[in-house]
Amino acid sequence: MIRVVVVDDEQLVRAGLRLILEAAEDITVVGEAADGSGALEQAHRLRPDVVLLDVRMPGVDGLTVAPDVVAAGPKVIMLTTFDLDEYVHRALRAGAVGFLLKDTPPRELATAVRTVAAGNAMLAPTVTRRLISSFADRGPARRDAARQRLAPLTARELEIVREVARGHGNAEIARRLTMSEATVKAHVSRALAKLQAGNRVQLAILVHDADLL
Amino acid sequence: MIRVVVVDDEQLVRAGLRLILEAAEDITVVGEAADGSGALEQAHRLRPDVVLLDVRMPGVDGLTVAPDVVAAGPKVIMLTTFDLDEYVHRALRAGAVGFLLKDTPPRELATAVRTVAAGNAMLAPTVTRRLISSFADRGPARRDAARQRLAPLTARELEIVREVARGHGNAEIARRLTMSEATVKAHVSRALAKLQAGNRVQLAILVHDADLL
DNA sequence: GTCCGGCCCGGACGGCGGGTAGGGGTCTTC
DNA sequence: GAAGACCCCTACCCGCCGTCCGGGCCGGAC
Repeated sequence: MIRVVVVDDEQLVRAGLRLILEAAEDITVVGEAADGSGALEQAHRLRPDVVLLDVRMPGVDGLTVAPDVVAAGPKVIMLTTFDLDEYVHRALRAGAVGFLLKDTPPRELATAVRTVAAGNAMLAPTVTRRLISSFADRGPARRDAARQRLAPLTARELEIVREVARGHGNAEIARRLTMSEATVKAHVSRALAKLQAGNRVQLAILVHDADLL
Repeated sequence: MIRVVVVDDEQLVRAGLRLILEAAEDITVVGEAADGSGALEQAHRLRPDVVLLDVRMPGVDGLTVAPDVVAAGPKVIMLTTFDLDEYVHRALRAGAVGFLLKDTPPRELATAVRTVAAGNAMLAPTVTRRLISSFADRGPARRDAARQRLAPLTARELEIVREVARGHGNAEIARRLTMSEATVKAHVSRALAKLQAGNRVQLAILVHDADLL
């Protein structure tokens, strides 16, 4: 049996959600709250498996308490009317594993509760769409390209270039790797030639794009 | 009526998918293919709304043709047995808007087809979960922090620091912005002081983290 | 063995990068 | 309207960066 707490400032909405969820035989609503602080208290006291958390509420809103609720143990599904980018970002960073709009069909709501209870995630289709595009944009496209450009470097060279990308000077790198500063310069110079870069800054950019730190 | 093409190397799977989808009154399967090249041909000839594309197939596999199929117009849903990270990455980068596992319940499959046909996206719960965590990890956490650190800079200083982050030297920056090299140095120096950075490399890293180009 | 090639190391020189000081412009503040 | 603060620009000095050159080391080819 999946134990759920429902949080929304409107009693009518809470009642509706309760009806929908209780209709599923494997789900039971063990508590309700009307604002963020109530949600946190219930999460600690009742130890539910899932918390349905409304975004906009008077007092402490849902996005604000979301990190604390997550820390208390239960999986969190955010519930809102509008899928604003900022809402989604904050919710996901807070550790929410669900983000649904209030026009979600009842059946899907129960499915979402089961999904997150099982350790997986469920998002509204529009949210998923934008998450994908943001992933495809800043995704591993540049990363792989950068790694491929860094391929011709020797192990030692790469090691030094990584130090460069940390913003360290040649003298400092020499100390860290216990070698002469002249040697560091030579390695950097070789790397610059191999990568057809003019600056050590460009080396740093490459390493950064390649996600090496 | 949503027009769908089903692509899988096993005829039995194709038949099963067709049965499932045709059971929905608003969906019709207009074509089938057994490999990637067939999928591409059908996509061009039949102009379907959605293509269900298996990942592993003899000959041209699904991930390889996915970009071309997407370019041909239809929405692409990838279908696979295992949700390997590499599969998901390549599929999303290729422009797929769906990624489902073959153990998806029939009802969800029809839902997914409708969802992507409407311009949204649908992923298997396990895929969604990892997409979220990768988003939360490398998400706007550092980005916002970096922007906050860059806040004290004046407009001109930021402009110059961005040039620095592109790997340009002071002389080149001076040419681009039509000012003296000495001026560029002064601005860089101010920026270094304000941001408590020692190197121009560290400036570049900050700008890069802040996603400013 | 000997030659060859790649990698790691080091030294000496020219040029770029960064620090300091100061002048001119505009907008607030009293 | 004068003082002050802020931003933008410029000029000079020094240290760091990058290049060129060369030497020691290890592996494979013949």
